[in-house]
Amino acid sequence: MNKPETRIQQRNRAAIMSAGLEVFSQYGLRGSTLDQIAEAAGLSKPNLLYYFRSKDAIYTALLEKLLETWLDPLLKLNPHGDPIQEILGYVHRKLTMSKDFPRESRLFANEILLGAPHIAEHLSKDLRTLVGEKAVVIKEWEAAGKIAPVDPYHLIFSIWSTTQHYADFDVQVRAVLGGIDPFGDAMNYLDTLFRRMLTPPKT
Amino acid sequence: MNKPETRIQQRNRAAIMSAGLEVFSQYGLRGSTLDQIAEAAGLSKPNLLYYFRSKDAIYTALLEKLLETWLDPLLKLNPHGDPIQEILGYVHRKLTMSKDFPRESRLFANEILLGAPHIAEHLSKDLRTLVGEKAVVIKEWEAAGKIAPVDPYHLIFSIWSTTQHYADFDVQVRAVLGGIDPFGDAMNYLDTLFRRMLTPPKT
DNA sequence: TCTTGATTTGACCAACTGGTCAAAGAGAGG
DNA sequence: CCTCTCTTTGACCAGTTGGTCAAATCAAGA
Repeated sequence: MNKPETRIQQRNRAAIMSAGLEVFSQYGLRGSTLDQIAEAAGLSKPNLLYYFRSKDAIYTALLEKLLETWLDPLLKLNPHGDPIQEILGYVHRKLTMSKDFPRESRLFANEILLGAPHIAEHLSKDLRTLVGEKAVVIKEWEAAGKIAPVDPYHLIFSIWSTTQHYADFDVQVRAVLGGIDPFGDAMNYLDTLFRRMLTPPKT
Repeated sequence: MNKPETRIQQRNRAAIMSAGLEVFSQYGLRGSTLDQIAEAAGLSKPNLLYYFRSKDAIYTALLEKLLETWLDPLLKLNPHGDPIQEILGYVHRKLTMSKDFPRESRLFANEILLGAPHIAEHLSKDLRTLVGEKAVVIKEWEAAGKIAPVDPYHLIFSIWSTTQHYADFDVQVRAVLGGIDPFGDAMNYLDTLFRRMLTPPKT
């Protein structure tokens, strides 16, 4: 049943996804037009709709592909590693993603901001499960005295928010800082922030 | 030149601003229609445009009014108060705003996310100046040994991001937590986070 | 009550936009 | 060279939407 994709299909689908990311992340779903995406992809509008059923289909495909990438860093949190190094490593990976994939971050943020109508299910299933599992791990680390007492859910929220801030609010950050690139200092700051938060007090 | 506003003008302008906030914060600028706003305001579409030149004018008016409210908590950071209490108080005020004014927070976030085309000037002027001043204050606190060493700019960014997260990413937070109201625990968590970050090490 | 200016609206319009479709073009295997 | 399938597109359409306008309505002072 599943016919294999031809090379030309692969190329054009990829071009559309890429163009969609570029355009949607700049103008949002409603703010973007098929013409814009078509132009960015180097295709005609009807040609777009030959590969994707609708504008919404492009957007949804983009979001779903994005979700995997987005959950991956948290998935890599290793229960058997050194607790503080693991969490700081997670912070590091997330901040690096904000630096390297700001469009993805903004697309995601926009979707959540507007009530996440396209991925509500994903959030309350996959994401919730994953975070729940990692919360248990963190609580175990705490019980073992490896990290200071902490609410694992809000710890994760604060990692998400602080790291994604540098992608999502990039304009504001740069307006405040002037021309300086924020990421170097941000990495140092966040490392310190979470290190101080998690280092267990000396008994 | 400036004719005083009649009572009816005040009432209708206020109704439009309120309706605009409700609608824009839910659907974004491009995603909202004049008809939606008119309906929410209980006015006809041409009547809206009697009070505001255009859809964009409503949006801009909303943003500008919002900016004051938004900067206010930071403005209240008192250089002569107790450093840690002042900063924790700021965190507290910001989180309370996320709880009480989530629509305002989301409207603002959406604008920044899409490149802040309407308020770029505000950001690089007023906001930049204000943050710059407060950064000096924080650095002085640090020099006086009242707080642990910290990059004041990124400290402020992290306060913004962690607190606003609970308004802007509300759907996600609630999806992860299930039904529980996040704000109580969030307050405790953030208080701990920034307290541990800022408490100077014992010499 | 009358007058004047403020307020309200039904009808309308032009631009935009998502999506359709029939027909033309390309490519690969025979 | 032919044919069959995949790919591409120009022309088109209907619904939506921001915005206009002339006419109607209302409110308050004289």
